[in-house]
Amino acid sequence: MLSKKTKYAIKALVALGKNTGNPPMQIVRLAEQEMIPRKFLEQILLDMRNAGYLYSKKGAGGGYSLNKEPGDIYLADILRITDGPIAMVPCASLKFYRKCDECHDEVTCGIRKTFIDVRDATLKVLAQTSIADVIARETDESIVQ
Amino acid sequence: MLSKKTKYAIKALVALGKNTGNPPMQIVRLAEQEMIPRKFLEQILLDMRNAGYLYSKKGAGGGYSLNKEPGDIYLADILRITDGPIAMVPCASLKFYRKCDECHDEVTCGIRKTFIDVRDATLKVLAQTSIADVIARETDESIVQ
DNA sequence: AAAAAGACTATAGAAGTAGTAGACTTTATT
DNA sequence: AATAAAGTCTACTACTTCTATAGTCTTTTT
Repeated sequence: MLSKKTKYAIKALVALGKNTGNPPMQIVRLAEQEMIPRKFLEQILLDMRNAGYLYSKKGAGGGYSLNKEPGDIYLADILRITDGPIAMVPCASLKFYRKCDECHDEVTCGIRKTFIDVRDATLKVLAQTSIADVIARETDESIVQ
Repeated sequence: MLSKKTKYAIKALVALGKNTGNPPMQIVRLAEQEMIPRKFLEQILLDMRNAGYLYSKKGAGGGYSLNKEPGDIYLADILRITDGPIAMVPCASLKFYRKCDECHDEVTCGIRKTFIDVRDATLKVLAQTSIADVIARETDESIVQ
């Protein structure tokens, strides 16, 4: 299951994507609009910012805006920041590889091979779906990526 | 991430699948062979048994064996018993559907639509991969499902 | 009757998730 | 220069879930 953190992150990015062209959005407004606990959202936005996805401005009239095109922000990358690995077993992870505790021989492990397939199938969607796509799908029923 | 419970369950089913034709396997032996904590394994096997996947026999000479063909036990079903939903968001789950707390309008939710795609991609693998497939892949590098 | 197994329930400890608090820094406005 | 409006950063707490363990009971074989 996705953590709330990740879901909140996606919702925030979507909201900021829709806000493109307007003045930056304050955390408080974002939190209210998306029904996300304010202080929790703060942390999430910070993470996104430090990862280069958001631009922030302090002081009066400040707030958050996207630092990239919505079409260049992919869900797979967001998930990795907030939830870590996308694979269901550490030994099948591309970016967070770790040996499984109980694994005898990774090379011949049938479980691993299967979950590499799962990872690939998952990534085929997540690494190709951008915030722009998510926004598009909100209104348009017909969009197929 | 898969829970250890699920990983242990798959490993146990694989081991029992390989044991087909031989006398039933005792929990203790299984636990030692697969490096799974004994009492934890007990619970897992019980779950699998109650779900109809295993046959158990008490008393001397008893133990566990598969109650179905290894080719008829699919990973998706095992995961659902041990970890619950396969989808990454409750509102995208086939078998464990639940409304998302923060969701305004599920019908037009772009996040939901995307994660339904992810679910379908994941299931395409997990609902077609059986314990027999996992066993086959352990030894044979060339098997492509 | 004894021993060998599984069945079942309860509980404890560890880890991860969600959320909160508060003090600090930067920037704009007056 | 002072004030207010924002974001920054770190620490902490509460809660939940996961992992594992313990113990008692039941069934079956010898």
